[in-house]
Amino acid sequence: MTLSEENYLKAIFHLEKKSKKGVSTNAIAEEMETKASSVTDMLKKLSEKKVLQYKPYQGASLTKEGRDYAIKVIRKHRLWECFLVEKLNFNWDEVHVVAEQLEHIKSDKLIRELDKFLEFPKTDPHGDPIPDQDGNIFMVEKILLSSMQQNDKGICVGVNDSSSAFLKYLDKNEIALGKTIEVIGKEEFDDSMTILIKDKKLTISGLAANNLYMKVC
Amino acid sequence: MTLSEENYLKAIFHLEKKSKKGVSTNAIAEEMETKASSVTDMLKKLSEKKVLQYKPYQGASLTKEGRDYAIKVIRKHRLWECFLVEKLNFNWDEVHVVAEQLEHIKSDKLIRELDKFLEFPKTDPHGDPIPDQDGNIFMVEKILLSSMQQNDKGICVGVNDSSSAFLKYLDKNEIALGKTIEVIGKEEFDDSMTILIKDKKLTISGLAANNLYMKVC
DNA sequence: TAAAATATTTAGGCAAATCTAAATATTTAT
DNA sequence: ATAAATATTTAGATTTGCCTAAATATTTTA
Repeated sequence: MTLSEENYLKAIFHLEKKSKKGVSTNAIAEEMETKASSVTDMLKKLSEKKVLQYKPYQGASLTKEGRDYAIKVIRKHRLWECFLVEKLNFNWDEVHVVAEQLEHIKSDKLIRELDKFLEFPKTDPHGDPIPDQDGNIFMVEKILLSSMQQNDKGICVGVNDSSSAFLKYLDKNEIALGKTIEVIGKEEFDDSMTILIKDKKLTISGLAANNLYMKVC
Repeated sequence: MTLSEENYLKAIFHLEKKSKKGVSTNAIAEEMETKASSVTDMLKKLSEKKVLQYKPYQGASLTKEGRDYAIKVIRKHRLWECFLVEKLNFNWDEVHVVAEQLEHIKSDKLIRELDKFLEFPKTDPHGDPIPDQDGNIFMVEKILLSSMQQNDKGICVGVNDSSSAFLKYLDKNEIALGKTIEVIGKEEFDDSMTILIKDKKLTISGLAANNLYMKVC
């Protein structure tokens, strides 16, 4: 698989999770920041390679083979993100662009040994699960902070939005994975929430609360 | 720079060390395992990018800019080789192909932090010097084992041939970097040498002796 | 349900990096 | 010094992945 083909598989994998149906040409084009006509070309190619099914005008869906391949790329991406944060002092908002390159390195031994070196991490720096060697993805039970109620308590376990802007915002407010958060109040008017984190009171916007995943406890 | 352009710069850099003169189209074609006509195309492109000088029929020579770029790629290659051997349990005959991919990852921070993480290694697993941040390459004084005389003693510091076959041969005979070797005898007839390593006597071919670098002591 | 809006595909082209075959330049050897 | 051998370049194709513009299919809406 070429670099470009791998990126298509990854994009389609992510889109399939959201929609369940076949993934539309336009959706892929948007995700890949390319044109619909380019997507059509690629879908034909990938379908010939048996990694996805494609009928004109009916979108695409990965075959088992394609899904397995996509999961391998995602596994590599997330392991490299762990490596960058834990061993090379990267901040969690810096890792994505570099991991986008590293995920395409081809070497089974490399990724097996990297996993071992990192002591088999379960999640990446954003809280997303790392697929294991066999492609199993263990999802953690998690809900959005925005769906929690007054007096609920939880542990921060992931982010929905991995943009640098949001991650830096969390850093600034000392919100990090593993931290305990208690909901003190919710404002009907604008969905903002007041929370207790490290014994400090903090008010965050509805948008922020809608991008932070929590494990209730 | 594209992946292919980076590989051309690296190849030309290595060839320039050997010949001093402008590097010929054919020499590059052989090093890159491609056709001379492809090389001509690329030389024109690289010369427009000012990383080398090229006059038809007169070969190529890197500009300062091109040389600096090549050195950066080589620095990355060798640092990744160290990482693979020291942290991920790779053998020294397995690292090259993977480092060929890793050397093209673009991130200044990545390579700076990797260097720090590895505690600023001076040489890669084959004994080749790792260029520093500023592009300085500190060459170690070294000679070929084949040029040593009876009763000379030295420390094994590098290999000339990095092929998997040769490296496995060295492993099998327990010859490794850092080991002390004493020359017991040389055979005029076929240039084979008898050496003492770890108190064991060993006879190696002239070819092998011609691919092992030693520091006299 | 037919027209309008939207989505998708097709057709034709482009740039990068490669190739083969032919043309041209340089070097070597007699 | 000239013919033969070798090296290099040019010309013309090919593949991959992308593009724009036009054609066609599907969906929405009035």
